Amino acid sequence: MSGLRRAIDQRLARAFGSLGLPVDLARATPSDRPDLADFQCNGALAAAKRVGRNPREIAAAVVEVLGAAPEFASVEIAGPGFINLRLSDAALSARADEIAADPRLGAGRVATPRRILIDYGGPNVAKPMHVGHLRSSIIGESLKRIHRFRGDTTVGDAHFGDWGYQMGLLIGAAMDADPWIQALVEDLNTAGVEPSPEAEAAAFEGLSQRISLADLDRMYPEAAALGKSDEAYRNRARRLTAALQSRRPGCLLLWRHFARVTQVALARDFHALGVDFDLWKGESDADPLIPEMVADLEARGLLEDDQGARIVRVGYQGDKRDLPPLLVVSSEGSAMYGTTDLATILDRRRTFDPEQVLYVVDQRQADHFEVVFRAAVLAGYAAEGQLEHIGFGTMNGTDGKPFKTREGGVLKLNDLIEMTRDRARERLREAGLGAELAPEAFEATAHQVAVAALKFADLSNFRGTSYVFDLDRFTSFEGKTGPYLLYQAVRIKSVLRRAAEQGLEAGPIRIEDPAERELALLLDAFDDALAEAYDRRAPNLVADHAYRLAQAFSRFYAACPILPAEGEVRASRLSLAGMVLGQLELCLDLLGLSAPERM
RNA sequence: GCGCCCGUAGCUCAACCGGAUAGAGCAUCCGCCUUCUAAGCGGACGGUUGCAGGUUCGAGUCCUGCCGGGCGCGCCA
Repeated sequence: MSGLRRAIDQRLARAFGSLGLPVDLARATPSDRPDLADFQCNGALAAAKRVGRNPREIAAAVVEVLGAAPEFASVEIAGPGFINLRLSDAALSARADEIAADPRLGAGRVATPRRILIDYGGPNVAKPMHVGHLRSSIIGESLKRIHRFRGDTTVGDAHFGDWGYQMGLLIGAAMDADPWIQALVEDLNTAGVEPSPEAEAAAFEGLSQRISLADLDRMYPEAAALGKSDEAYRNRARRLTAALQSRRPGCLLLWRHFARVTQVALARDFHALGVDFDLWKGESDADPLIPEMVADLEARGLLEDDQGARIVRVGYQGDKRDLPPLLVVSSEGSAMYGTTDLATILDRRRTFDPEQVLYVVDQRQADHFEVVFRAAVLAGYAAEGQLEHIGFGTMNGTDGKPFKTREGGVLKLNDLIEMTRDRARERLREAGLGAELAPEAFEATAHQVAVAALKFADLSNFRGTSYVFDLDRFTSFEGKTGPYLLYQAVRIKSVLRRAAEQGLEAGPIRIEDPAERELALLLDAFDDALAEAYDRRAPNLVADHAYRLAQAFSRFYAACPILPAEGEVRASRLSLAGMVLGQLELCLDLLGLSAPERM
C-alpha cells in the first residue's frame, strides 16, 4: 500500500476504533473528486448500515477525532457521509522526499515471495509467429517482470510446440524435398541405434545446408494443406509422428534439427520484442513422463475406459455444466493435448517445483485448462488454486472475428513489426531527427518506438477483453501511446542532462503549484498500481500508471519551468523530474519497453 | 441444446470491495512554440453505460428476464 494511504488508514483505524466502529471499514481511497479532496473514506456509509446509525452522524464523529491530525489540511463531510481528506503540503512533500530517497521509488514487495512459473508465448516449430502470438508473449513477459519486481522468483517458459502431428508433416515434407535427407532418415531408422557423435555432427552439418528456417516456413503450409486434402499423405505424416514419438533415430535427428533452427530464430524475434524466456521446454520434454504417469493414474483408480479411449472424469457434485473428461489415451493409443499438459505439470514439479503456475493462454481454452487442473488436483499433482489460467481475449478485426489480413490470411508478427518500424522511421525523419543520430542509433530508436507503439497498444487494454486490432491505432505515435511515454521520458532525460552539465542538484520537495501536488500524489500511488496489477495479473494497470504519470509530468512541464527556476524551487523540481523518470522507466521495463536517450 | 465472456461518447478503450459530476485517446472545432524536445499543453463538442425489472441510502458494477455479438463443448494442439 502506498505510504500516504497507510498513514491515513492508521489515523482512520484509530478514529474508528475509539468510536467503537468496525475498523475494517477504516480505509481511504484516492478521491473521485480531486477538486474536493486528495483521499476519501466511505467507511461511515458502510458502518451506518452495519451498526444502524445515521451515516452523517458517524462521519461527523470521525471528522471530529481526525481534525486534529497534523497531516491533514482539511477534513470534511460531504454528501450522504463521505469523509473528504486533503493533505497538507508538508505531509505531501515529506512523502515525496521519502520516495526520492528510496531506491525502489516507493514500490513495495510481496509479504511472502513465491516461486512462480509462467507459461506463455507458445511458439511452434516451423510455424511463423502471427499477431495472435503477440498477446500471450507480451502479457506473459510483463506478468513475469511484475512478479519478479515484487519479489517472487520467476521462471518464464516458452512451452515450445515441438511434438505434435505437425512434426510428422514436416519430416515427410523434408524427405520429399531432398533425397539426401530421405536416405539419412531411412538409414538411421533402419539401423535403429543412435549415430556416433561424429556421424551426428556430420548429419547436422548437412541438414544445416539443406533446411533453413525459411525452408520450414515454406514447407509447413504446403504440407499442412496436403495433409488436409490427401488421405495417404496424412496417414504417412501420422506414421512419421508415431515414429518420432517412439524415438526412431532418423526421425529424432531430423526433428532436433527443426527444433534447433526454429528456436534460434524465434528467440531472436522474441528478443526484438523485449520478450526473453528462461526456459525453452517443449512438449517433447514432458513426453517421456507419460508412460509412468498413465500407470500412476491407473494405480490411483482414476482411469476409465470409454469408447476405446482412456479418460479421467473431472466432474464435481454440483457442477453447473458437464465438463468433458480429460482424454489421456486416445482410442489409437496416443497421448493427447491434455495428457502432455498433465505430464508437464509433473515435469515442472520435479524440476522447478513452482508454488504457482500461470498459464498465459487464450481465453478460449478456459475449459481445457479447467479439465487439466481438476485432473491434476484429483491425481495429487497439484494443490487447489496452484495452477491458474490467465486468459486473454482475442485480437479481432473490424468484423469482430479474430484478425485476418485483407487477403484473408493471418498477419505475420514480423510483418507487423516491420510496418510499424517503417512508420517510426518516417516520423523520426519528419521531426528532423535523422541528421544528428548515427545510422545504427537511428535504426535502434525507430525500433524502440515501433515496439513501444505495438506493445503499449495491446497492454493498455485489460487482458481479459477482446479488442479490435486497428493498424492505424497500433502505428500511431500520439496521444495515449507507447511513443508518448518514451517522449516524456526523453524530455526528462534531456532536462536532467542539462542540469548535470550546469552542475545543478536536486533538493527537498516543495509543493507550490497544483501540478506539483498532482505529481506528488501520483508518485505515491505507484505502489498501489503495482500491487493491484500483481493481484489481478493485469499489466494494463501498470500502463495506466505510466500514462497518468507522463501526462501529469507534461502538465507540470508546461506550468512549472525547471531549469529557468532558481534555488530551492529548481532543486525541488529537478527532484520531482528525477522521480517521474525513475518510475516511468520502471513501468516501461515492467511492460517490456525501454526509452532511448534521445528522440 | 448446455456453458463461459462481452455490450460504456461517432471510433478504440478505462473505471480500485457497489459511492459524489462515468474517465482517456482518436476524430471535429478554438487557442498556445522569443523558457528546459509542440510525438507537447489548455479549452470546446460529445453519454438514458443494449432493453426491462429487482436488491440497496446509493448500481456501469450485484440478482432475474429479454435482445444483440463472440467463444467453447473427447480422440487437432
